[in-house]
Amino acid sequence: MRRMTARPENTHQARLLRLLRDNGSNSRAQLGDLVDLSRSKLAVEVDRLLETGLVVADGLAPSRGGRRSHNIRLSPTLRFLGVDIGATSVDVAVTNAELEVLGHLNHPMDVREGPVAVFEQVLSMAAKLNASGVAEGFDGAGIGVPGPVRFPEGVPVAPPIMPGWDGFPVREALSQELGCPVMVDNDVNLMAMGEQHAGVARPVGDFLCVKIGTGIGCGIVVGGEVYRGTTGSAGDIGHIQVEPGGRACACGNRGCLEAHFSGAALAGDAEQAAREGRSVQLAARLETAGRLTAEDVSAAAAAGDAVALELIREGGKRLGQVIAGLVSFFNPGLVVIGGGVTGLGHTLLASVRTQVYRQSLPLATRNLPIVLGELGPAAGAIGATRLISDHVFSPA
Amino acid sequence: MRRMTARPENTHQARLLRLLRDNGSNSRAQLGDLVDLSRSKLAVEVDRLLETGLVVADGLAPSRGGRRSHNIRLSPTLRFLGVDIGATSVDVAVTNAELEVLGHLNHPMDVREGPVAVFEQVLSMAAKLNASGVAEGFDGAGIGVPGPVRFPEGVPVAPPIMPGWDGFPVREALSQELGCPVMVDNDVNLMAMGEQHAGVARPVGDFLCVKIGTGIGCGIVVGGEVYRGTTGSAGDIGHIQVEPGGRACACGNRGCLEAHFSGAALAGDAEQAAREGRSVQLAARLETAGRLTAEDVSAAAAAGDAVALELIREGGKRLGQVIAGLVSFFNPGLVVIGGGVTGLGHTLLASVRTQVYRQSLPLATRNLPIVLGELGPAAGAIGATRLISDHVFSPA
DNA sequence: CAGGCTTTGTCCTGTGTGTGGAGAAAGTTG
DNA sequence: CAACTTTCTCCACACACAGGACAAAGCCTG
Repeated sequence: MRRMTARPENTHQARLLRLLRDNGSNSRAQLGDLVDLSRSKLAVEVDRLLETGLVVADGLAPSRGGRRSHNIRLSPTLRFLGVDIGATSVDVAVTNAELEVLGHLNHPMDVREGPVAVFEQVLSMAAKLNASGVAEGFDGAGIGVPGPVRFPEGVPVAPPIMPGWDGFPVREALSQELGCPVMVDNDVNLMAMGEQHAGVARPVGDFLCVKIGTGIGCGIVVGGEVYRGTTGSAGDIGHIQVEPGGRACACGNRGCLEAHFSGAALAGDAEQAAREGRSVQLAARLETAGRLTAEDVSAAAAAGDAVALELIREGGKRLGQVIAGLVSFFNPGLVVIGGGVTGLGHTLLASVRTQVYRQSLPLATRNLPIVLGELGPAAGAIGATRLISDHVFSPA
Repeated sequence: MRRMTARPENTHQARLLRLLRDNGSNSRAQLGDLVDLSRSKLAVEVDRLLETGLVVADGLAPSRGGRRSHNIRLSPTLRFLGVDIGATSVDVAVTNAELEVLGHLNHPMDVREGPVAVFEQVLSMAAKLNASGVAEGFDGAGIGVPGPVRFPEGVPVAPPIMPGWDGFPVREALSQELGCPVMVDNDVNLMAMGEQHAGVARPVGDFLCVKIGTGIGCGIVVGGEVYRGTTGSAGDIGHIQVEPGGRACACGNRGCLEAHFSGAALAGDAEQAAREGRSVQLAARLETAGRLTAEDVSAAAAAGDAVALELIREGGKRLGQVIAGLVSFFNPGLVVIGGGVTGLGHTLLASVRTQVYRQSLPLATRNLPIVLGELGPAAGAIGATRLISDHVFSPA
């Protein structure tokens, strides 16, 4: 289902489209207040946007003491697709042009099955959303993958947990299939963009977004823009050393953060505690499920299990050690913690905070909020639509 | 000595001025190739710059196969002052508009004597340079201080090693005294700008510049721009933990990088080794000088002293641990190591490299040069002139 | 509800920016 | 010296944008 979505002709139009995306329906007069253009110029650009069909009239605004202004909004038929490929599941969301989620699907899937199988799954989920009536084709799609990406080309590069994807032309392939523009990024960066657009990070220019899932990654936002590094691997903090000579890590080193704390490490620690009989609760869960996950630990902690709580606290301390270093180095205005293990919630958060506030520079922690992400599992997919909308709403 | 230096009227002129600064004398035709403006427009802007006196005619360029072009260069009378206030000494340099150093002075001085005393020293050094004939007043001055700075206002904020400077209006005061525009920044950031302008970092957009002096700091450059963080303390890596439960640090924590490796820590370790009779060389130096410095260790190492070498190697390993983490996180295109202890040179460098290449992500270290700074002790002062020239060569 | 005031939207003109061509000036090459 | 190239200046034209005039639409007051 190919669409010919118009693109803005100049930066003014791009600016207007983004304002409408972020603020929803808006009167022409209000837009004038926001963009610092003469009324004549503004009228011309708005008229051109109306011609392209990207925006539509939307009734009259309430009077501000005189003649009522015409409302303008982004075309209600625009649709963006957001895809978040995790290590063990795929999230797909459809939004309108204001990035409001109209439909959302989640499907468990191992990314190691490779790009072809995953793409098939993604396309069938997109088709399902289309069939359910929330969309008829897409004006753009963003997709996140759990590994480094050569951003301009939209190609994964040397991804450790998804070796089959190395060099696969994700952007081009998906663009072919969907018949719309596609942008690809690291899943952690997309989570950061999600929280920036619709979550806790809205007003902050420089922040870090730590995602704890199977592995651990960190989105870096500088001056409102995602920073990706020289080879696209920026934010890969899972293998920073927290304990010289510590646990052996899959990467070959010792004492990596991920070896001591991550979804996988936590589950492993819990299983060991269960087998050693240190926790009745965890043992019971292990009995029924055969293996434990981070969610089990989270649930046990919520039920008051002391060992589970201690595991989370200990993990938070490790994570806090690393974040403390990053805070000293980067001096962010906010640290967001999210990802699948957000269920660990406030126990983890408290532990991280303690460690960071104790260990980082006072000047860097003064007024530094450390908070949980607001968007939950949809953050990545929302961020993906934000990414592609930034692209579609920029001059061709 | 007040000067009324003209400022460019628009971004084109600013662009031209910076090109002339970075490339030296240039023909009008060549400029046309560089800026992507029509010849007519370019001629207009160049003529205006000639009128202001910021640039002057500079003879004829060699023919490129036809009529010879007129050369243009920045006014040879422009002078920038670069000041680098270290913990224990002050560097002052005078440059022309192309940031070539025309005069350079260094004076030992403890920054803790406070802003008034230091300013007096700086002004007398500037006067001396004036008197020596290299300058008659300045068109701008940049100044670096060893602590965090609220950059827009040019005011040190909560600087640990120079408490008397907290809130002192450095920018305003110096601007008053010198009668020219002044910009203030952290000394480490200036070193990064220096290496970027005239040193090893010239072609790199994203890099880190680690400065080892009394303390340890790190300049962060993102997309060619210095990143200063939310409160101006970005890059303050001296108190990142390298050894949980390690040495007590002046900051109150344990195991900080600075406690294990820095100019001061190195000197302390050396003194201890000397007193314990582990090194004849160091003991001899201690005997004559009464105390040891990082330079002593450096000299002893150069003379083949095994203990001194081991101290440097051990320090490089600690430093390498931290840099490895930062490389994984930031994925820079280059790491520069500089500062007073560059005398430790290749021994230190080798040790850092080993640690980083072993511990960081392969993707981040692939093609990652780790090199010594090229500019030596003048890097900060040169960076300071670069800072102020960026300011003076931007639209008023 | 009439009249005055405010806000909004449109039209039009003036200004400044910037492009590109014509052609003169200055050099090179054979 | 002729033919060709490059540089520089001048000029006409296109375009972007601001801001004023004016009409349309609405509010408020007496």
